[in-house]
Amino acid sequence: MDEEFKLNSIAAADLPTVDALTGHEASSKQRRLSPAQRREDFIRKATSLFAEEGFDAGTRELARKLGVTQPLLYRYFPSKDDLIREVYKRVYLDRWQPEWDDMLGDRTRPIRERLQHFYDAYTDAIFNRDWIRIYLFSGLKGAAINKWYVSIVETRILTRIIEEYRHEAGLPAHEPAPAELELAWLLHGGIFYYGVRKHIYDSPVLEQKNRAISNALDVFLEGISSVFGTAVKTRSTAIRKAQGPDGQE
Amino acid sequence: MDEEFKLNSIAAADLPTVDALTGHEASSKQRRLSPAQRREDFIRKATSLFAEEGFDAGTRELARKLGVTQPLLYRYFPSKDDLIREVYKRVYLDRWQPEWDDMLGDRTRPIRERLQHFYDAYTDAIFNRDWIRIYLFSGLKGAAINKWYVSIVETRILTRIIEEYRHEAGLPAHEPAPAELELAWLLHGGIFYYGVRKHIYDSPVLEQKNRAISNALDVFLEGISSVFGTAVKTRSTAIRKAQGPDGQE
DNA sequence: CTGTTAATTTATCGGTCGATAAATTTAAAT
DNA sequence: ATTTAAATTTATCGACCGATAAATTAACAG
Repeated sequence: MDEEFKLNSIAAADLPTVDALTGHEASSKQRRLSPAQRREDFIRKATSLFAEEGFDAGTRELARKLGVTQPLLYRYFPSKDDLIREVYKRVYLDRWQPEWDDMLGDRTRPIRERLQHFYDAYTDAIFNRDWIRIYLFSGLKGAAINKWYVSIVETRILTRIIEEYRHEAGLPAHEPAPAELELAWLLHGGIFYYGVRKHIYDSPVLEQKNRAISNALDVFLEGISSVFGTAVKTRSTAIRKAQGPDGQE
Repeated sequence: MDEEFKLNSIAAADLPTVDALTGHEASSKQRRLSPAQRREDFIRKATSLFAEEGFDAGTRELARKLGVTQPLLYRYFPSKDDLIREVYKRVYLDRWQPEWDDMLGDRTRPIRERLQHFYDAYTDAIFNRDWIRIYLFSGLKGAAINKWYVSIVETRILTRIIEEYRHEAGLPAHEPAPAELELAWLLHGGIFYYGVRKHIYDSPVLEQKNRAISNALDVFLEGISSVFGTAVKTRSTAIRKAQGPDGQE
């Protein structure tokens, strides 16, 4: 637990491109790659391999997928654990968009709109097989970076949501109470579970992700407003009644 | 995928007790056990071992935890996969309480009360380290029984919740629409995620589980009632306002 | 006490794992 | 064309894996 993590330490756009740095061209018959490119390939393929089979997947299978031999891995990473750590960083750190922080706190827009915008973007970033499966595998392994990320979600997203809700509802500002945070976790976990069902259970989910989020936000905001005793404007009731919660009637 | 599963095929109470069947006593110095008892020990210890380390945990470590040698396992199970299948059955099948089905459908009680009662009991049964972790490990592995269980949750719990809600709200009865099911998944997943945070992420959660569920149900029922356009009686607003959502003010 | 059954252990096999060292081959520099 | 540096492969090690066969030993019946 003596490790330090930092969101977006390396932006995805800063990663070496396919034919970067040493002037290599993207020829498919190329036998030798630049160190940066080979390293990148290892990390990328390792991410998808570990996402499918877990971190116990073999280094020989990884090499086979790259069309190289297994010992080559050890010219780029001192050990398999070091490779895993690189995969962690790629998954956990490089997908967070700095603008999300501002997005949730932008009080010039109603909170309903901010939440929809944020969760649309956030789930676009994390609802894919690699991300969700690596996330759960690393959680089950007890990886430090997983616990760190959970705390980031709580402080950067959930605390924010409660604070912004209280502000828009005209409630006095204060550090969110544990039960309030727990309600934010209910929303967040409920939305997250959509991704779990889709990518872990391979179960059919409501096709229109945006609608699922929209309905979730309606229920959440209407629900807490009556629990907290103060209403917050959501979508107009007239529109909602007209199209119904599933947009099918 | 040609397997058939059946809930509660063997009730937990029917499992052989420590000193059952062959008249063995629970002496701690006992070297040889009855086959039924030894088999039971293997399954039990395998459940907790696999829950901690995943199904790649070694058979030698399992034997060591039981104080026996590794080849003994193969007198009781033809292969490690057969042992894993037994663990699956124990976790997935034997914890479902038949009365839960009736509980949700008992129209002599208000739905708020039924839901609270059900989720209190259901989470008592599944919110423990072994269950949740085996559940996720098997899901990540793509086990057939996991997909089967997800479909059971949808038909026996979520469909029921929507149907019962619509009935109590005076809405016309019909097969729940996909978006309605998705809202039930939001509630269910949100509650489930409480267990994930506690047992997978080892993250602190609101201590009083019942309060977390109660608040979740308040938000859900109030929320969908305004989304669906019809109110359903939850806890009295006076009480809610008096104690607040966290019971701390 | 003796004999028999079966629960358990000892010994071991072939395969795979992560990792290291040395030989080889490619690509660029001269 | 020759040299040189390094990307890659070949060969291999010791540890661990699931599984099998044979030897051992504990428990019970007579």
